[in-house]
Amino acid sequence: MRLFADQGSAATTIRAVAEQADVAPGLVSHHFGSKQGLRDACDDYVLEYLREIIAQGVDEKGIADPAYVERIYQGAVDVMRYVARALVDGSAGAAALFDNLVALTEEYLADHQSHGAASQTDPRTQAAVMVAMRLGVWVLHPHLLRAIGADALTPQLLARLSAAVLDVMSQDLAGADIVALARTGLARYQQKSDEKE
Amino acid sequence: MRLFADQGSAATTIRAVAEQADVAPGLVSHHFGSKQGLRDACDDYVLEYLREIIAQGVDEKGIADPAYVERIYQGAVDVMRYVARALVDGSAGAAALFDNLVALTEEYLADHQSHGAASQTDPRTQAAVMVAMRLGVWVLHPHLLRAIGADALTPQLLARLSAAVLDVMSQDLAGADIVALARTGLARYQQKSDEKE
DNA sequence: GTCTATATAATGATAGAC
DNA sequence: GTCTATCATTATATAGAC
Repeated sequence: MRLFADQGSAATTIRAVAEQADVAPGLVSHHFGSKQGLRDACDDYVLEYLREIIAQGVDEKGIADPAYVERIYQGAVDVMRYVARALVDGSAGAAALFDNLVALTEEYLADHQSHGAASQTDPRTQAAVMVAMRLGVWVLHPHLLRAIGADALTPQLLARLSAAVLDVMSQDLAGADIVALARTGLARYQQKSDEKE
Repeated sequence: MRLFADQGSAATTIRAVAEQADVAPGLVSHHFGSKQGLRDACDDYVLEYLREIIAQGVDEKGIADPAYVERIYQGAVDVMRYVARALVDGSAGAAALFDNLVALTEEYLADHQSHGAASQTDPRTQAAVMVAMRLGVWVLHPHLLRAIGADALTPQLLARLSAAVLDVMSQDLAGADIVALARTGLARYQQKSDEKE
């Protein structure tokens, strides 16, 4: 999982995996059948792990419990890094997880659309963008760490990043002039685009 | 660029590139010296292209101009898909671009920190997370498209996604109970974490 | 289960003709 | 510049011994 997460599927050789595990390369192929079989095994492990985590999270009790948070932040790092890379490399399991998160988010938004300004974007798109933005932090975490001068994804740092993500998603930039300008440009473009049809 | 963006660097063969370009495989190696040389050439092209776009954007005039928006949304798709994948695969140019965007964002936040609730996160981290979240949408765009049932990144769809991103970044979720719960859990964990030291 | 050894295929890069 | 042909390397996967 760590090798797949770091280098991607194509760049990770069975030899490297065998070396990490201190076994002969042939054994890896024999045990998992093929390289794809190894990927599938990783996918299965990760998806089952996250299924539990998410199930514990959506009942909305565990999320405010520091023990739950600590367990996630200490145990889920390798898992999330694998998922992030699997999403990029393309895996059926990771794609299913993405869709699942979008569905959960859309459901949540539908139940709680009272707060904030009403968006003009349809709920599904909004949910999908939110999921992509949150997972994007995981996918790009090497750059994130470099940019802030950190060298490892410690639980403490992870907590700080999570807080920053919440900040971005709840910070009211509506009054920021550059956001207003961007909105204006978008609206004009879309209007112009509609007129052409 | 399209092959690198779709399959990543490791999975893209010189033979495939040659086939796309309707030339012999040997010519590609000969012309670019090596596969890495080809990547570098793509990086150079893309970075120069984006340097212009960004320069036009930061003077904050073009961003509200529909012509500028249209030019970006029609011409920058291939470029952004390449950059997104290069960030994941690891390229010096893409990393430099990321850092550059973080610096620009941090600068902007410093000049406009009046609006919204004051964040407890330091400006650099906040800027880095914002950049990662925005670029994350590009990196994960295949999943985004699938989740909303679209099959191509048309300029119109791109505009809709951009609007959704702005929505997420300016929507006030502070009152949402799950965000409040998450904040509580984070704060408790961080407090507990500090006590241990 | 685990190893060594090997078959087979594909890749990056090069050489030489045109 | 461009091609064909090929080399050397490296990968996955398999076979057979222990």
